Order: sequence, then C-alpha cells, then structure tokens
Amino acid sequence: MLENILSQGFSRAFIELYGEEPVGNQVIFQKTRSEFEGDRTIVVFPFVKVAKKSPEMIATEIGEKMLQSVDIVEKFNVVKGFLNLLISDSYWLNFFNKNYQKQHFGFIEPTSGKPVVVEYSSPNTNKPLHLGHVRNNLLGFSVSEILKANGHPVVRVNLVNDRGIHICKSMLAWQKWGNERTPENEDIKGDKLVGEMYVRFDKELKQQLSEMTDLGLSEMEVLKKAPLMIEAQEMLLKWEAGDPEIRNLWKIMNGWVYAGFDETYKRMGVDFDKIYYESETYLLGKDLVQEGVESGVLIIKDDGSVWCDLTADGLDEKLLLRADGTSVYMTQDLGTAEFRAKEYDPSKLIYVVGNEQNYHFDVLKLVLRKLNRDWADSIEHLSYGMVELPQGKMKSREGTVVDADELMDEMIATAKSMTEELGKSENLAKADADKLYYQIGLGALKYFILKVDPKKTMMFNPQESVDFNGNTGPFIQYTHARIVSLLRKSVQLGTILSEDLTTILLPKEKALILQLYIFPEILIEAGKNRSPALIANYLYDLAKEFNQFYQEIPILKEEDPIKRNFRLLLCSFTQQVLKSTSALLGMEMPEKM
RNA sequence: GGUCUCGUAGCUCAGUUGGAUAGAGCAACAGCCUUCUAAGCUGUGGGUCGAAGGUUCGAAUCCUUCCGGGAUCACCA
Repeated sequence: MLENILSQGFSRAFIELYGEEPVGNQVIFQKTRSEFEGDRTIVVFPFVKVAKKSPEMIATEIGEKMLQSVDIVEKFNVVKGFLNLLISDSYWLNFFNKNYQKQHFGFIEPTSGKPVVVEYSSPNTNKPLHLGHVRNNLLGFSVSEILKANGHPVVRVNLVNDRGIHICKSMLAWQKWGNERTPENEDIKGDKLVGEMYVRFDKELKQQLSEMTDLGLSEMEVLKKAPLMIEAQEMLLKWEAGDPEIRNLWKIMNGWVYAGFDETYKRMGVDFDKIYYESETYLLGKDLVQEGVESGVLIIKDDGSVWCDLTADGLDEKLLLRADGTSVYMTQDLGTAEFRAKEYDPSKLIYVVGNEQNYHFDVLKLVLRKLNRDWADSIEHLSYGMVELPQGKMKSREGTVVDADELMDEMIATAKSMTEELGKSENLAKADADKLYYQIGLGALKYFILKVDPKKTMMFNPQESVDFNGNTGPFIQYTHARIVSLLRKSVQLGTILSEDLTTILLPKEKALILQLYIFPEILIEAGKNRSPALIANYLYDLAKEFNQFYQEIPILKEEDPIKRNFRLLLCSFTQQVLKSTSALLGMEMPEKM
C-alpha cells in the first residue's frame, strides 16, 4: 500500500539523515490540500526535537532523500513544516489496472468467523411504523451491509414487541368500537387499522380522564382508576393467563399488523434473517436473576423484590424482579441476550436502538458483567439520535408523527412529478417509469437520512428531503445513470476496450482515481464506526469528482483510441463503485434517468 | 439536582487517531446546453467553530469552567 511504502521510505531517510528512528508515533499522512502540488503530505513537526533542525530543513532534506530512494515519489515541495509528495502516475495507473474490473472493489472477502448479530427495527404492534422507525430500519440494514462488506458474517434479527398493555389498548378499542372492522373489508393496511384503534382508545381514555379530573381527583389517581385503564389491565392479565378469546383476538390483530409491516419493510427494502416475538421471550431472564440471587450478586429486599445495586458504578439500583415474581423489561432483555449469546456465539451483539435508551444498555451490560457473563462486552448499543421535525419533536398525541408509508408515498410522488417535469420519462414504459420513481424516491429518502452521523439528532425537513439537487441521493443516481448511458453508447459505437492505457494522467482523471483509491479505507472506517454516513459522504464526493471529470474531459468524443479506452474504463470502474457502494445504503442505481 | 450528549455559514450537514487560509449542499446572485443526460458544471457573497481559560510548535478537535438545547435517572416498554 501507498502509505506503507511512503512510511518506510520516510523512516529510512530519517535514520540516514539523523541517525535515529523517527520516534514513537507513526508517520501521519494526509491528502495534500488542493492548493499545493502533491498527493500526500507528511507533517514533520513531530520530528523536530529528534532531528534538531527547523521543520523546513527537515522536510527538505527528507524530501530529497525520498525522491532518490522511493521510486513512486516523483516530486516534492515544502511549505513550512509540510512535506508534499507527488506520487508518479504509474503508481496510480498500476492501482487502476489491478482494480478496475472488480465488481466489488474494496469489499473484504467473507470470513467464517463468529457472526455479528444486529438487532434492529423492534417495533410495537399497536401502531404503524413512523419516521423514527425509518431511521432505525435504514441504519440497521445499512450497518449490516457495511459489516458484511467488511467480511463479517451478519445475522439480522428483529424483536417484535407483540405483547403488553399497549396491544391490549388497541384490542379493547376494537372490541368496543371496532364494529367488526377488518383490513380486508375496508381495504386498509392492518397496522393502520390497529393504529386507529389505539388512537381511539387514547381519545376515549382522555375523555374519561377529563371527566374524572373535573371531579377533583389527582392525575395519578385518575389514571389508575379510569375504567378503560382497568379494563385494559384486566385484559392483559387474561392474556397472560392464556384466555382463549383474548389470545385469539390478539393473534388476529397482530396478524393484521404483521401483514402491514411486511409491506412496509418490503418497500423500504429491509429484511431480517430471524424474527423474535416478545410473547415468546418475555419470560426469559428469570433464571439468570435467580442465579444472581444465589451467588449473592443481586439483592433481595424485604418485600421479596430483586435488585441489582449499581451505585458503585455511578448508577442507581435497578429492579429485576417485582415482589410478585413477575419480570420487568430489563429481566427479559437479560434473558434474550443470553439466549442469543448461546444461539449464535456472536462476536458482537449489536442493538440498533435510540439514544433515549442509553441508560438501559449501560445497566444491561453492567448487570451481565456482575453475573459473570464473559460475553457481556460483546454487547454494543448502536445508539442513534432522534429525528426531529421543523415544528419540534414528533408526538403521536399531537398528530405530528410522520407515517413511514405516507412518507414513502410522498417521496415517490415527488420523484414522479420531478421526472415528468424534466421530461425524462417520456420514452419509458409505464412499468419502467414506476420502477424509476420508486428508485429515486427511496434513494432520496435513504440518502437523506443516512448521510447524517447516526449518533446525532437529525432534523427532518420534508421540503429538503424531496430536494433532488446537490448533496442528495438522486444526484448520485443521476451520475450513475450518466455513466451507464456513456457505456451503452460506447458499445453501440463498437468501441473496443483493451488493456492499453495512457501513461499520463490529466488532473481530473487523476483526482477521480485518487477518490476511488481511498474507498477501501472508507469502508473499513464505516465498519468500525458503524457509520453509513461515511459511505454516503464518500459517494457524494465520488459522484462530484466524476461529474467534474465528465464536464471537463471528452470521453466518447476523444479521438485518441488509447485515451478514450482508458477513460471509458475509468467510467466503468466508477460506475461499479457507485453501484456496489450505494447498495450498502440500500440504494438502487437506475440505468437511465 | 445526578449522569450522558450536542452547539461549525441564514438553513441542513461534513470536518476519522490534534496539522496548512474551517468545507459541502440548500437558499441568494452571476455565468455555461447546435458538442458524451443541465437531476450537471463554474464563479461571487456569507464564519468570533456557543463563551472564557488551559495543554503545545500547532486546537473546531484534548482538559476545566460557564452559557444554551436535548436525553435519561419508573415495580413502563
């Protein structure tokens, strides 16, 4: 690799000149800023103490030595303490030659090691998916793809929260006011119907609450005594007792929801290797807690409830079993984690969950460590920031929730009108056009969300999300389509691609090759940081670089067959990278747009 | 109140282990289509990197304090 060659060359030169190793920290390279001549820059400030000369002097002396001893160094210049090295075109062409035909340049061959388990989505079954889930789903899917491209076997799992009080609320509302509505007889998505029931419950409950507060009861009292709440609680107890009627209704309504979710997932382009249901896992974890009690790691209070004391770790005490022996969320998460650890023996257990649950995961890991689970450290909370709207946070009660299906509808509709406005769909068959609108709409959405660092809270402005110019998904898709169009034409013109390449690179050709060159590093960084944003930003830079090249340099019109040939291959290489890399974000690249 | 986190151009965001004069896109303005797709390219304006100290050859980046926003601290999930 380039940096190894340069690094070794630097060290040799340094030792020769100053008789000592260039101390501790490795030589740091950076891309040379565009205003200076060169490709890679070495900062020599860290070495002035050893060399006992001025930075300029050191840089100059080393530059001269490297020019002699490192054959890929063609020129150098020194600006203050910065040694700018110009790498010979032959190095870049050699790189190009070895890689331009690869279908998945930069991807690391899959290893047969322990898998990485990625849990994401994890919806509740009482309402449809919304914008928050969209970020979660896109992140989970993309991070999985990025890890795969880094050679890790990946298992994608989804833990569906299909039981609990919230589902009972929807069920109760359906019993009371549902009028036997079904998705079939109303031609409505099942998750939407169940969501409507949930909203109805909330509305009716509010009504009851306000009537009761009018009677002078406090809010807490009211919530506990509201007849609807009591009924919902009773239903939950019946569910837990296995009451056939309740279980049956529960199965039916969850079935509706799953059908709806499947549709949404499919359109979003995300999938899972395995789906878990909390109704099957919620009792897990009790044994684990019991074991902790016996070994004395956990404490039992007078009322019989079990706790984990985390005050020494700067946290509070955490309840693990109620006095009546029933479990809480943490208990089942402990159990589920152990279950997965045994099932997959994973190298990592990644949970894609919002940062509002940071505390929960801190506790989870600490408790597992106390219980001597050596795999506790393989648990990783991929904590992502909330999605906010221009009017603030999404609140279901205020109706400001952005529904996932509607969002996709809007993106696709915008793609359609935009494409028609530009007159780009005139020669397309209906099916092809529809596919294109889907690709563009979803591409815009995915890119818009994934380009932001997962850790950060992000602003979702609907108007900006449907912008298809500039730093957007469609910009990248457009660039891809342009290249495909070029390649298509070159075939029509009967261009013969050969291995004869130019030996001198134009600035824009070189810039494009350099951008392609760094992809493997970007992919590794994106894997380490679990960050699709790095991939998105890379794609944007690559597309921009290509467009500049395309604007400035003739390709098909180039008369010299060797130059034309080289440029076409460069286009083809770029196209492959755009395609395989955007797939890491779940984006599809149209052939024409 | 404790803990965590964020604060970069009017807006949305980059800025990977500290490196050169802090970058994009949008918005605004000015150019480029008889020539490979103008969803493109080029240019102009726009910044006290929340504030103040500190560490050092060098700080948006590391440390401290403060200001401002957010999250969390349930016998909810």
